[in-house]
Amino acid sequence: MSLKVYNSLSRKKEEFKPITKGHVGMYVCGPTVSGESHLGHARPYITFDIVNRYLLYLGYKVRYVRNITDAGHFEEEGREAEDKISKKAQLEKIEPMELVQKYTNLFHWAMKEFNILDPNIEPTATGHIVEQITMIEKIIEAGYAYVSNGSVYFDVKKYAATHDYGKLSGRVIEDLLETTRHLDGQDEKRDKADFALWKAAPPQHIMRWKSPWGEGFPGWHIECSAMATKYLGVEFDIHGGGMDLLFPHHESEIAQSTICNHHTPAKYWLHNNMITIGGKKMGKSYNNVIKLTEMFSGNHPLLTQAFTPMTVRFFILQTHYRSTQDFSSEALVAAEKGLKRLWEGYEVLQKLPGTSIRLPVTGNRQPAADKDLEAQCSKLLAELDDFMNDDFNTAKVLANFFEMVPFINGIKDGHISMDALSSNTFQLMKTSFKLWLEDILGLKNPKENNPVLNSVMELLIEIRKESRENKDFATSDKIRNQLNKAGILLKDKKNGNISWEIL
RNA sequence: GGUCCUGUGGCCGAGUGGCUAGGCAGAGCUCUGCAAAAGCUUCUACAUCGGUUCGAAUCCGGUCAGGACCUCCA
Repeated sequence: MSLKVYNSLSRKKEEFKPITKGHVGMYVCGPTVSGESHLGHARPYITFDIVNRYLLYLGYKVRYVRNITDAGHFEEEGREAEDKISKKAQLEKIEPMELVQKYTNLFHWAMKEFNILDPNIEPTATGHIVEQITMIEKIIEAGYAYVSNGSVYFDVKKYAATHDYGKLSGRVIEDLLETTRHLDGQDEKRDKADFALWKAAPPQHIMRWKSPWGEGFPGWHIECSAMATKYLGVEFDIHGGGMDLLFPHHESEIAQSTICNHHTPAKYWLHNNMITIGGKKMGKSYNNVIKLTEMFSGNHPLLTQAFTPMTVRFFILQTHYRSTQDFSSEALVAAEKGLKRLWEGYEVLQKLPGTSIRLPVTGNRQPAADKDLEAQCSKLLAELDDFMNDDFNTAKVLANFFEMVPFINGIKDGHISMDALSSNTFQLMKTSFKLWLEDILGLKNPKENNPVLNSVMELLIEIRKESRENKDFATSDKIRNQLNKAGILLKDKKNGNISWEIL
């Protein structure tokens, strides 16, 4: 089974065929660094990290471009034609680029915490003003944009006459032309559906660039088109982003690029669904966001505790990327426990010695039940590729791994014979856990490893072991209780071993 | 108002015509100096009404409920 992806353009799953054999070009709309990233932002970056990792696993050479939006194109914020970044900068009395740097750093920190692979190119909007201006000029030359009071608008009506404006979002052009809303700069436009390619900057606007039409700043959609074209060409494989960007952002990108480059920019449009909270989309406008720093610190009224980046990553992977995913502290707690159980199974597996009897397995050595186990295991392992090939179904992949955990524990506890699995299957299971959990799903050990603490704990555990052997329970209980107060949990295993974890 | 999507057991969530999803919680058991942890086993589903079919959570239609986009948004 080959890779199938759901293409928002056709609204169905399509077989993935790269434009250039062996290579994939992917563009994903990155963050707007005018503020701190929140939980909702984590989803697209984790989703497309999975896409990236899986394509790499399939052997493609991937060029993954994810931009940083650091230029103003946020017109009509609060009915004022003002750029969000410069507005906030004035409030905080710092340079806009200082603010941009601060939030970019925070974003990069979060990406690292989530174990997200770096994109190959991370272009910034401010670094590509020239490309954007060039593109706008081409669109004007082609006759699909017009200048009005120092701003440039895309002529949607003209475009729609010969092209399908709405092919991606399903929007009907007639409806768009009848919009009744009153927006700033509306009178500059020929039609209400027209969107800005370039906006003239009012005098107080800090972020501004010279252009053939006067000083101003680029419109909302042009940056992605310009940067995608520059680094991936006029036609590339995948364009990703959140579903809320379908219209008008991606629809407009298609229109601009089609006029400028005579190509529909991307072959496959992939969109992740939203994270909701109490059934409502998490977003700035709803004032219900939980910032990532708050997630990781637990410092938010809706959080009962702090959650690690890996818990959040795992939580997101448990849901298919095109479904909405409802956030609650309870759901995160469940994810945390699930990940722990899965990871412990993985660690136990890596320590198991493997089948002792190498073969040749004479037919009757294994009882019938073990043949079932062998078959079950092989099936669970073989299905992994199919699940991912089916539009990246990480939830099913995880479910299969969970189903293998009891087998591992069974072998560890001796319920299941070490020889129940063939050497081949056992080894495959070992390598599959690592390959899938770590490399493809990008999960990491949820526990921190601190070598100093490790050696201290080793000592304490040694002392406690001795006291238990001597039936000096006062000492052993003291160690256990004091550690518990300090936030460390000791677990007595039945073989006399003791393990520990930080609560 | 227009376009589109969703409704699964206490919670989260896979699943598109017949086959146990999975996780968390609950219950029982095992282990144990005590405890915790862990492991094993296990109960509770498919919004509602009608239709198609030998058979539907899964397809079709109605109803109800919720949501997204149409404005900055991941």
